[in-house]
Amino acid sequence: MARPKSNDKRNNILAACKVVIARDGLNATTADIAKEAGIATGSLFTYFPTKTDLLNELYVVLKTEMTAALTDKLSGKNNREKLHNGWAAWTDWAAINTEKHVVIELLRNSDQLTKESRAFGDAAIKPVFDLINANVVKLETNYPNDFLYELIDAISIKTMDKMAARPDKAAEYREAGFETVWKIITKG
Amino acid sequence: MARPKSNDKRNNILAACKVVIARDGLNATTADIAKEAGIATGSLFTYFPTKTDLLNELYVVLKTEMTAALTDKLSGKNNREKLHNGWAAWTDWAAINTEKHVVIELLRNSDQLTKESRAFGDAAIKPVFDLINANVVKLETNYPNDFLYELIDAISIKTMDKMAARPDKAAEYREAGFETVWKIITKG
Amino acid sequence: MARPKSNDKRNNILAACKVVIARDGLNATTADIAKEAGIATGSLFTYFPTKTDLLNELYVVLKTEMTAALTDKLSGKNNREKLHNGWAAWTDWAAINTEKHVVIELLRNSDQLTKESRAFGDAAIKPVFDLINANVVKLETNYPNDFLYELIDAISIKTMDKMAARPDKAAEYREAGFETVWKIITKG
Amino acid sequence: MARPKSNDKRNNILAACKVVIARDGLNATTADIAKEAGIATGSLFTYFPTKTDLLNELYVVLKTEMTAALTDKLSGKNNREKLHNGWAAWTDWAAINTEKHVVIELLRNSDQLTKESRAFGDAAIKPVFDLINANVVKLETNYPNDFLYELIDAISIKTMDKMAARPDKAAEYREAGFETVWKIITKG
DNA sequence: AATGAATGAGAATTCATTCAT
DNA sequence: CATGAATGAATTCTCATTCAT
Repeated sequence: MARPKSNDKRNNILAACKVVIARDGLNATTADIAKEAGIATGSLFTYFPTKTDLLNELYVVLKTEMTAALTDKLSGKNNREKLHNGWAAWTDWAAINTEKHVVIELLRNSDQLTKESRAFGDAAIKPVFDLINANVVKLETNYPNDFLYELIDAISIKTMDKMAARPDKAAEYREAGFETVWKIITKG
Repeated sequence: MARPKSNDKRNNILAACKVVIARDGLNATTADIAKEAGIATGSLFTYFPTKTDLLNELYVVLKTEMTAALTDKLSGKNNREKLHNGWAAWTDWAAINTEKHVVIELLRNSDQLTKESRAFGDAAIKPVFDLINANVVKLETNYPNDFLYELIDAISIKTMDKMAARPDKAAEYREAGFETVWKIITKG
Repeated sequence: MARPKSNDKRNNILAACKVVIARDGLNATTADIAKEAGIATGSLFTYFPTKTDLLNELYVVLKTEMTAALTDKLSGKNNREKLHNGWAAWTDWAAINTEKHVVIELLRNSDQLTKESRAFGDAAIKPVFDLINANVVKLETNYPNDFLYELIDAISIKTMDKMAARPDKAAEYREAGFETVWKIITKG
Repeated sequence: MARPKSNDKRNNILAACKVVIARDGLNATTADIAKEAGIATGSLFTYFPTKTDLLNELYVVLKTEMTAALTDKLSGKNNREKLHNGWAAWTDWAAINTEKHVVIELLRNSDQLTKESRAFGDAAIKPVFDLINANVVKLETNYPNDFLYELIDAISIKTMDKMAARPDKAAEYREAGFETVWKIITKG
């Protein structure tokens, strides 16, 4: 088998897609993405049959990576510390990977995502909450759970935005965000 | 701020723009918007020199209307009640004016808004918080204020989304959202 | 109403389409057709929503014109002369309007024609045969009628091809073709 | 004539080409043809330097096969029967080998055939007519011979089309076609 | 040879904006 | 001013052919 479809190239395209979208927005051209990836315009379609497929795959990949940043860090000597460590890992990831965070949000707010991708993105966060719920923190709240998850998600995004916008005050925003979440999930 | 005298046709176009964008997303065609407004495609451009101008104006108009829905209702027999009434008025407005709420969010997440429009939108909420801060509720928190505002904004949007998605449980989400906000701004 | 959609321009496009297809075959580009018509590439689509629509319309128009060339001439002092005059008018039209004849055949043999257009083309010839059948010649044959019509059609096309290919012998081929048809439809 | 030694792979490609063109029309992809032949897209080009070459070769091959179906059968106890047997063999071949017949016609009406292929196709039928002319039937007609050949060819195609379209009436159309031809070539 | 990924010149169509009427 | 046809650059995707493996 000559010149097998390389996973590297596939990843190059995804990375290029991320870069170009972060730069040009969702109207980024497949031609520009291909150029950024260092391949011919037609080659992009060897790896992704349509632009929409590429966009959806990118969303899933980024969302997976983002979630992974959190999952490993949910440890600490007590529940608050466990959650704090997870939160810090999560938001720091976004503050460092600004492009990825930005692109995730662009995609989420677009009409390009399929139901499946969107569900995947939502599901990606779910295990984390299950983890919190079951093992780490005893949720002391009466909110509808789905709503609580979405609120925390929204707060995390705002926190990440702020951290990215003001790297000099990143830690401050990170902690303020955490306090907010902690307040919400604990009975007071 | 705003524009000079907005005549009927301008407003027709803005209203049509809102309808079509809610239906077709931000890729809505100027031709379709004009048709919805009952005018010729070319006429649109005598009122708004570019599509971007139209979009920005629409954002400002909707954001203004949205804020107005809140401002008048900040009354009640105590601080909590005052804020609750304001909150209810605000979120109910969005739950009823789904189209407008949706379009505001689409625009906010687009790359079409100028710095000025975006600043205007952010400013629109500011007086409300000043009002809260100065007259209604004594904020008992140590957060950076700008962050607090944005968090509450984010929570309000999620609340509105939920209310619009589940009209049958609108009240429940509205109250849950309020409790969240109240928790955040009060010392606990 | 400013600059009304001109019928002249529509006809220009159809004429240009005919010219370019005769020159380049069915793969003729919409861009080339537009250029030949002296309009912008986009303007073509104001008049014909898709290339296929243009092609179908062209077929119908040409087929109509071709049939008209025959219909008026079915006169003469006896049946044979009547039919002969019709035949001559028909084949002469094709010999003179070579481009049109060629394009009709290209379209007929393409996969671009809708059932409707094809049916229209078939129907166009039908009245002529009805005319022959009812008023001009008493068909003395036992063939299935539809088959007879198609055979005559096929013979006419071959005759036209020959006449166009050898203008110097056009009359000879025209008469040979006629004798063939006459032989077929008369009892011998 | 034809090509040197055609190995199995060449023939596989030709057969696949026929199948795919019958299914997808002349816009059939070289990639699809290769897949149908069970080889890699690139391999196709080691056997046929260009798509056009493949198409031309296919035409020649099919036309040869078609002619062969007729040549052997020109026997019978008199001229009419001899020709009738040939005609039957010929049209039956097409009615059975619908795909081949269809592809021959598609190619003939395309702009892909070289002068040479077209000439070959025309020549393929010539010997048959020479045979008819010299040995089987004494043609009693004054037509230009080339024209007569083409007319009979055209009639045969129509007959084949009809037979393929209505297998239940194949025999009827076959005989009607024959009578037509017989009428044309005999003095009346 | 065989493979199938890589190439890049098109091709049809869209759409914000202009401008003749 | 209103109209809507005209414009043409831009966009996604295709496909015959090449070429690295």
